[in-house]
Amino acid sequence: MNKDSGFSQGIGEEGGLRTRHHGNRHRRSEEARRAVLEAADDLLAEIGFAAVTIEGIAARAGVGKQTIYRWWQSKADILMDALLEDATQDLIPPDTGDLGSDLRIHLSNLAKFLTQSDAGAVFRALVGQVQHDPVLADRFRTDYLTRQREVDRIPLLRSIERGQLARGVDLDLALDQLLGPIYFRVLVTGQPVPREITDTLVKGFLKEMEAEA
Amino acid sequence: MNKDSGFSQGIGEEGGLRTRHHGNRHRRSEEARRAVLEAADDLLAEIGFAAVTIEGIAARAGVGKQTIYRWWQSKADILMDALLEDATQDLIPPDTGDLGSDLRIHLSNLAKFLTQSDAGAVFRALVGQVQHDPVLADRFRTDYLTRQREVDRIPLLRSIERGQLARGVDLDLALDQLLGPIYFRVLVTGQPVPREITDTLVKGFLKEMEAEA
Amino acid sequence: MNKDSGFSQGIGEEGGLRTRHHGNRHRRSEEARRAVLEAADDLLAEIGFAAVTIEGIAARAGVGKQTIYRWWQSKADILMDALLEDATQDLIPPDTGDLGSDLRIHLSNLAKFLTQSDAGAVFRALVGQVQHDPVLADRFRTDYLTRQREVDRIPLLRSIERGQLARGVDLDLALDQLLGPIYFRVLVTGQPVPREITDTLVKGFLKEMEAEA
Amino acid sequence: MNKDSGFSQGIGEEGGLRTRHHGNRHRRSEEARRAVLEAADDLLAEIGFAAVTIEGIAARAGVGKQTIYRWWQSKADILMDALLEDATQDLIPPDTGDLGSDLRIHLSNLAKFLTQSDAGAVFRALVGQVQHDPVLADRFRTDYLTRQREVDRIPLLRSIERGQLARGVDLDLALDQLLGPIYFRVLVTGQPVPREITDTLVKGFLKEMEAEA
DNA sequence: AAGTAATCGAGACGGTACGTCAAGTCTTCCT
DNA sequence: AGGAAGACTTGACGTACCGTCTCGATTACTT
Repeated sequence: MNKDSGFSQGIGEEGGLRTRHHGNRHRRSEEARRAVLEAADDLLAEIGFAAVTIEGIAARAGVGKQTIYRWWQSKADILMDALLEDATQDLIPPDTGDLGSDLRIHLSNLAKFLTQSDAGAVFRALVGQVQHDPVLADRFRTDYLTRQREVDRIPLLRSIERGQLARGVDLDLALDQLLGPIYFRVLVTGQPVPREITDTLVKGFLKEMEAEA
Repeated sequence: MNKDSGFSQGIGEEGGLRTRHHGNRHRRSEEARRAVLEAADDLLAEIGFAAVTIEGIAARAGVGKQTIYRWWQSKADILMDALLEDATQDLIPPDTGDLGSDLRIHLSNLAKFLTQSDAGAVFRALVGQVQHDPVLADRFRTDYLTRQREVDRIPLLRSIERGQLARGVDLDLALDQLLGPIYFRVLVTGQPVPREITDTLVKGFLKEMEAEA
Repeated sequence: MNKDSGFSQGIGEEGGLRTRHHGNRHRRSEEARRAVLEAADDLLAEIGFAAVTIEGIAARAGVGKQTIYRWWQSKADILMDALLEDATQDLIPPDTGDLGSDLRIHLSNLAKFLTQSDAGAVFRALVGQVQHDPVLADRFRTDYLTRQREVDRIPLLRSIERGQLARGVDLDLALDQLLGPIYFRVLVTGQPVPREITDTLVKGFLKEMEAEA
Repeated sequence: MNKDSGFSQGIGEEGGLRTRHHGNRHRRSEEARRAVLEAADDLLAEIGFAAVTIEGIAARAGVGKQTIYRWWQSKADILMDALLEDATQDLIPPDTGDLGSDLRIHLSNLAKFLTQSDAGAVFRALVGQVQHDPVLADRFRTDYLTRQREVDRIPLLRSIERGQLARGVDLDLALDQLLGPIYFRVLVTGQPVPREITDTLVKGFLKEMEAEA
C-alpha cells in the first residue's frame, strides 16, 4: 500500500512486488517479524494482554529483545501489526444487492469478529490500550480505523448508487448508529451481541431512513 | 441506592447509628481512604493511567503502600471507587415532561461527562482496563454500569407512564441505540460528540419510535 | 533495688523479697512475659534467629505487639531475658576439691552447654547479634558475662585458697586461656568440642602453672 | 593465591585459555563487582552491619539491585567476597627463625587485624552472621577459615622442621590455644587485646611445650 | 461499689527494605 | 549489518515487618 512499508506496520508487502525502491538496505529478517507477530498473538490469547511482556514475546518467538525494540515501540504496537495483518480481510461487507441484507450480514460478521475471533480479542485489547496511550490511539485510528470505516461505508454507498438510500444521508452518523451499539455492548456492557440484536438494529435504521424520506 | 453503595469496603456508615455493639474494633481510616482516592484522581488527570503507580498514589496520598493493598486490589480498583464516589450524582436525567427534551439533555450531559470531566477521564481509563482485566470488568459492571443503566432508563420509563412511548418498547435495545454511538465515538473513533450529534441521535430515535407505532 | 524492677531484665529481683505474691505495682502480666520468652525460645530453636520476628513472637505468644514493645527493645533483648532465665543455673562449676577435676568438669559442661543445649543456641545467637549491635553488647556483657565470669573464676579461687594455685596468677588471663579455645571452636571454626579437647586444655593449663612455679 | 581467588561466582576462567568455542558470551561486569564490594565495605564501616541494606549497597555502588542479586545471595555473601579480596594478604606470619618471635608478631598482628582494621570489622560482622546463617557458615569456613588456618600453621611447621618443636604436637589444638583466647576477647568479652596479652599467651604456650618435652 | 488508670489482645497506620519482574539500553559474538 | 543472547540500570511490583498508634475490654488499686 504505502511505500513507507514501515515495517512496524507490517501490512505493506502483500502487494508482493517488494521492489522497495532500492531494497531494504540491509535486510530485516522477515522470519523474525512473523515469529514476533505470531508469538504476540498467541500470548494474548493464552494469558491476556496484561500478562504479555516484551520479554515473553521475544522468548516465545526465539528472538532477541533488541530485535523487537528495533522495529516496534510497545507490545501494543506489535499487536497493531498483528491486527492489521490478521484482520483486514475479514469484515468486508457482502454485496447482495439489498441494503438490508448487506447490513444484517455485515453487522453480524462484525459482532462475531469482535466477540469470537482471535483478531477480535486483539482488537479489544488495543481499544483498551488506546484509552491509556495517545500515541497508540493515533496509530490505531490512522492505520486501522479509517480503513475499516471506508469498508464499512461500502454497503451504504452502493445503496445510494442503487437509489435505495437518499443522497443526503449523513453516512458517518449512520455508521455510528449502526455500529455504535455493537461496540458499546462489546466494550462497555459486556453483553453478547446475538443476531437478533444486529437484525433489529438494521430494522430500526431502515425504518428511520424511510421515515426520513 | 443502597446505603453501602459498594465502595471497596465501604466504611459506609453514613446512616450513622454506628451501633456496632462491639465489633470491628479496628476501623479503617477514613482519612487515608479519601487521600488515596483523591491522589489517584489527581494523578490520573496529571500523568495518565499508564503512568499512575500504586507507589505514586501512596506517596502522593501520604499513605503506606500496605494501606492501599489492604483495601484495594489494583490501581483500577482504586479508580473504581473514585468513580463511584465522584460520579454518581452526575448523569441523572432531567424531568422536563417531554421525552425528546429529556433525552437531548441527558445525552448531551453524557457526552460532556465522557469527554470533558475528570470523572469521565476516570471512566475511560476504567473501560480501557476492563478490556484487560475480567475481575475489574465484573466489578465495573456490577457496581457502576447496572446502576447507571437504571438511571438512564428513567426518561423512557417516565415517557411510557405518560403514554408517549409504547409499552412494548425494548428499553435495553433503545438505550443501546441512544448511548452506543456516543460511547463508540468516545472510546473507539475518538471523534468529538457535539450537541448536533446527540440531538440527531434523539431525533432518529424518536422518528423510529413513531414509525414503529 | 530499682523500682522499675526492670522486667525487661527479668532476673533482677533476687535482691528482693519477691513479694510479688500478688502486687506488681500496676500489674505487668507475668503470664504475658513468660509466654513471650517461651515463644522466642521456641522460635529460635525452630526457625533460627534470622527468621524470628517480633510479630512472630507476638503471634506465637498470643500477645499484642505493643506488649512486647512496652517491655523489650528488640528480639535480641527478649532472648537476653530468656538466656538469663534459662541458663543461670547451668554452668556452675563443681567443687571436687581438686582443681583439675573441677576444671575438666566445668569445661566439659560449658562445651555441652554451648553446643547441645537450647540455651546454648540462644547464647550463640546473642553473641552473633552482639557483633552488630553495641547496645546489646553492653547489656550482654553487663548482665550475663560478668556474672558468668565470676562463676567461672570460682574453681581457681578455691584452688588458690587451698594453696594449690599460686596467689599471683592472672585469673582473667587464665580464664581466657581455658575458655577461649572452646568459644573459638564453637563460634568461629564450628568444630565440635569433645571431652578430649577440654581435658587436654586443662592438662596444658596445669602443666603451664606448674612450669610457672 | 591467585588474584581471582574465588569470588562468589568468579567466572572462573582460571584455566585461562578461554577457548570456549562460543560459550559464555555475556560476561560479568568487573566494574560493577568492584563497586559493590567497595560500597559494602564502606557502608559497613560507616553505619554498621545491621544498617547495611542491599538497596543501600546498590545505590552507593551505582549498580542495579538485580545485579547484586544475580551474583550474591545476601549482604553477608558480599562481605565474604570483600573479606577474601581485602584480607588475604594480611595475617601472613613472619619468618624470623624463632618460634617465639614468629608467634608474638603473628598474634599481635591478628589482634590488630581483628580490632583495628576495616577488614577486621568485616570479619567480626561475618562471624556474627555465621551464628545465624548455616549457609554462610559453610562458605565462611570453606573459603576463608581453612585457608587462614593453613597460614596460621606455618610458624609451627617451620619450628618443627627446625627441630625446635616436637614432631608429635597437635597443631590444631596448639592453634586453638594460641588463637582462641584472642578471638574470645574480641568476639565475646569485648576486651582489648594488647601486646601484653598476646605475648603472655605465647610465653605460656612455649612453657607448656617445654614442659611437654 | 464506683471510679480510675495502666495493661492487655488486636490490628490499622506510615514506613523501609525485601526479593522479583520487566522495561529499555548496551555490548559481544555469530552468521 | 542484523540478529540472538544476555548483563546492565532503573523503577515498580506486592510482601513482610518495623515501631507507633488507637480501640475496647479487663483488672487491680483507690476513694
